[in-house]
Amino acid sequence: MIRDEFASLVARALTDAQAAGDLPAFAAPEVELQHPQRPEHGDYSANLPLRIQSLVRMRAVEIATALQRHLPSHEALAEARVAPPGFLNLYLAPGWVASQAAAIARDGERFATSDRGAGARVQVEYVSANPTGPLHVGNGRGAAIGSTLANVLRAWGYNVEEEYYINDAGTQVAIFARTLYARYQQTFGRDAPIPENGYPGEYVAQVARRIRDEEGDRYLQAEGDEPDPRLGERGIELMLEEIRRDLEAIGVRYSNWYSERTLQAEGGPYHTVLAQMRERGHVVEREGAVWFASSEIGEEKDNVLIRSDGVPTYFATDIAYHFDKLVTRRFDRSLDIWGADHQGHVSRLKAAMRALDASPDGLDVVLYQLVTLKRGDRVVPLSKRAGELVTLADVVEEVGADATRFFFLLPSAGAAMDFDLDLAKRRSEENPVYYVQYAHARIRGILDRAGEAGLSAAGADATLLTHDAEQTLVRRLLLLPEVIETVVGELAPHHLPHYAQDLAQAFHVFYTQCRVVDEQEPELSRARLLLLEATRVVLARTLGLMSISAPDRM
RNA sequence: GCCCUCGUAGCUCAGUGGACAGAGCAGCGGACUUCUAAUCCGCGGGUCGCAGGUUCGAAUCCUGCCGAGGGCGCCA
Repeated sequence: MIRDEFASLVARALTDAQAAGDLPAFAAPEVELQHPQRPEHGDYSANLPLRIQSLVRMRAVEIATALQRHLPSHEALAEARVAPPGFLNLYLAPGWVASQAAAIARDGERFATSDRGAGARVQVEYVSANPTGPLHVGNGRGAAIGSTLANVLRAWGYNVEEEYYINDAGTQVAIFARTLYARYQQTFGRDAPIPENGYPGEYVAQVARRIRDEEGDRYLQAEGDEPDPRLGERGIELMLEEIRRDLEAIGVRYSNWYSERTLQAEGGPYHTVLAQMRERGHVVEREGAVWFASSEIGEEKDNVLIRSDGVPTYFATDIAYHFDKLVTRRFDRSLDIWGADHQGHVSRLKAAMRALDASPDGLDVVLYQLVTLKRGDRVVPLSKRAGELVTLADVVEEVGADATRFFFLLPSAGAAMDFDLDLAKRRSEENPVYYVQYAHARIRGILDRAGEAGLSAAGADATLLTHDAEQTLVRRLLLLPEVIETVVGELAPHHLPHYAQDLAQAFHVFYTQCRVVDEQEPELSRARLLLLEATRVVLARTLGLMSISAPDRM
């Protein structure tokens, strides 16, 4: 991308200036270019002179001038100017900018793809909510972040798999099964109370009714007997069916659903890992429980692996799960998207990977802060255990899948977010996502109109794109690769919806100022149609990376 | 008590070592005989939580304090 090419120009200017004796020899830091806020400061700006002025013992302006003198020429570079207190500002050549409209239109769907990932195998695991209830709003945020990162990594040449880890073992599942059995008995008129700590939500009763309707009383035991374990399993299946459907409704599809139970199978990862940890001396027994002696390898505390009742903890199975990813299944990277309530889990899981020599550097965790759902001023409780709850499906139904995803992606993962349903609903027509989608629909409309007028971009002369609005738009298009690189590097998908809005704005301004279909000016029309095609491609790609639709009309 | 994250315009949020701090929404005022007005143009709005420090330069880094959320050996 052009930023990298310009950066290497500056780096070469530096070494050339040193060779010529205009600058003293020293080990220079890597050249980083930024976009100045003000257009008069150019398209790219090098602050290298300011950063090295104390090393070189020259004034930054003098360093910048030396760099300017040795800067190699480049077809995309119009000029370089020295600006106080010591910036070297680079200006794109308008002719080159215009030519990029043709290049982008030609690249089409391949624009802003890269092979930098070099086929490295990355597994992105996200949502992975307990199958003991419907997905809530917080899960939706994880889904939007995880699936978008997966899309972006794929575009950057990584070999990506998306996985949902099913917590179908352990305490919560057992409680769910007991609750379900109580509800199931109630459908047959028995006075079966919901167990203490059980799930009070109405949805469990709905599952119970469905099972009764479809399978009758086959799971009914004699009064007072233990529930049939198959009932709980059936309930989990039905919950997973619902979860899968809710996720598909916002464009999320997994390559793999991984069951926690299979981890614990005879000879499975759980037993392998526990044996290895014992062998390596990382396990101690105390107070009837089995512990990971993590305090001996730099953690604050030891952590329980097997509870005194013999049941493995979530932590223990999660170690096995990640060992399975990184060692057995040989993923180069395991990228986990977790809610901030799992924050304390990160460092001890990495410690466990270290203890097992299981490439802890391959484990990345993106933590997203929790979502507060609001209706106006009223905070809506999200707890799965509260009786009343607003599910992800409810939100999607109210706001729509595209707007839901866009809203979830907008704030950075590290910032807690308020999701005001009333606001999202009331302003649905002024939603930023519609602003972006409308740009795409408008382009389609113009392309249709051009077709009717017998005009196309074939044989267009891109150099006619000299209008300010045209130049600004192409410059905006050229940013997508930089945005993607940032998203990949920082694992921060929120840059995409912000870019999408900037891009849409540049288009809407162009639309207002520049007439495209004009039979009096067929040459200019052709050039502008080319620009439209390039813009359409980039808009569609940006939306596609967020799994948001790019409509042809609105 | 300790640890993590956050605190930027009335609201929701970008910006995390550069040049005069930005967007959307909300408010006010304009623009449709012209490819979709779900649009565009203009105006007002900020002690960047507070106080120190580092730096040529701090919303950004460091320290302390205040506030919000989350976490802290047998929930997941």
